[in-house]
Amino acid sequence: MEKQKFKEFLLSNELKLTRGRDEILNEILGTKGHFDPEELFVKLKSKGSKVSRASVYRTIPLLVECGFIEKVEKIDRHAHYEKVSENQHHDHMICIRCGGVIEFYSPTLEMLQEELCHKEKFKGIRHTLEIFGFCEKCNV
Amino acid sequence: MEKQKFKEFLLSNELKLTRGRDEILNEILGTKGHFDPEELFVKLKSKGSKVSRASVYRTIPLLVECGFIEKVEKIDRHAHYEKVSENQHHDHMICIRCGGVIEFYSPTLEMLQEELCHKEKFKGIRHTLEIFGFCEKCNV
DNA sequence: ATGAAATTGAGATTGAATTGCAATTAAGGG
DNA sequence: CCCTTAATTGCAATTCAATCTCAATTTCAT
Repeated sequence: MEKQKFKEFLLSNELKLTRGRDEILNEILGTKGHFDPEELFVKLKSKGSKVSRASVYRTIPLLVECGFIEKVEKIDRHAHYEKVSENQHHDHMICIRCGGVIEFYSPTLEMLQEELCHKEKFKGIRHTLEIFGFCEKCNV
Repeated sequence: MEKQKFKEFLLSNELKLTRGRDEILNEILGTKGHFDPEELFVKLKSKGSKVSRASVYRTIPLLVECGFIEKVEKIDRHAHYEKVSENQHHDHMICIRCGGVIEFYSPTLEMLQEELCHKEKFKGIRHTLEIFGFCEKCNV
């Protein structure tokens, strides 16, 4: 279970599993799609949590490092994150008119990237591919 | 010549080619690699230009829209841009230890992306692929 | 239960980016 | 060239996401 993974991560880094961190993790696990720190903070507040904005901002990097979430394109001024889906990594097509996001996954693409890394003697860890353009509806 | 293209762009948008905009464009055209707005501002200042920071920030979006530069990954807190090379689009591998950037280009990758867009009925305009990991030197 | 160490919340602070506004400048027509 | 007008500028003030400070609190191994 995810919480176990988090616990172990915290333990091995001499960090503590506090009420706040637990609430934040739960909120993220129980949500689909993208979010930003402020959103997350407001949602937690509205559910009665007492976490502070500071703690939200402090916990997010831990969850990133731990592999639960990752940063996605900054569309507006602030950072966006999304939950790393249990099943599979994916990339994004982002409509520059309506802001809609299509998630896609291509094994061929992944393999090709690995080849490219190999060619450059680069040890790839993660990647982000974002294709900007018009979705079907918006492509007049 | 590039300046002509900029002039036409400004004209067709009822904008004026001012000394400041001209200096900014020149500075960018005469530079290789990435830059951020602050850097650009300082460099212009040091060369005797009188442009203000505000003008730098106001001009950058014009140059993006005009296709001279594009935004690249926000490594640190602020935005980074790079000149769109006359010859070819490329993607990046970014070393998470030393911050070094490898530029690469793969026609196969480009083609594959077009296929993927087609499959999703998405009209791709531009894309950004960033692979994070360790470069040869940093991969201990 | 106890104490050392990590963590928290609240508010202050940072710093990139944006904005309001009066003064300045570009550009087309005469 | 001068004039007009609309865009542009610089400056300072402002915004706002994100970070930091620090005393009070909480965690957790013992």
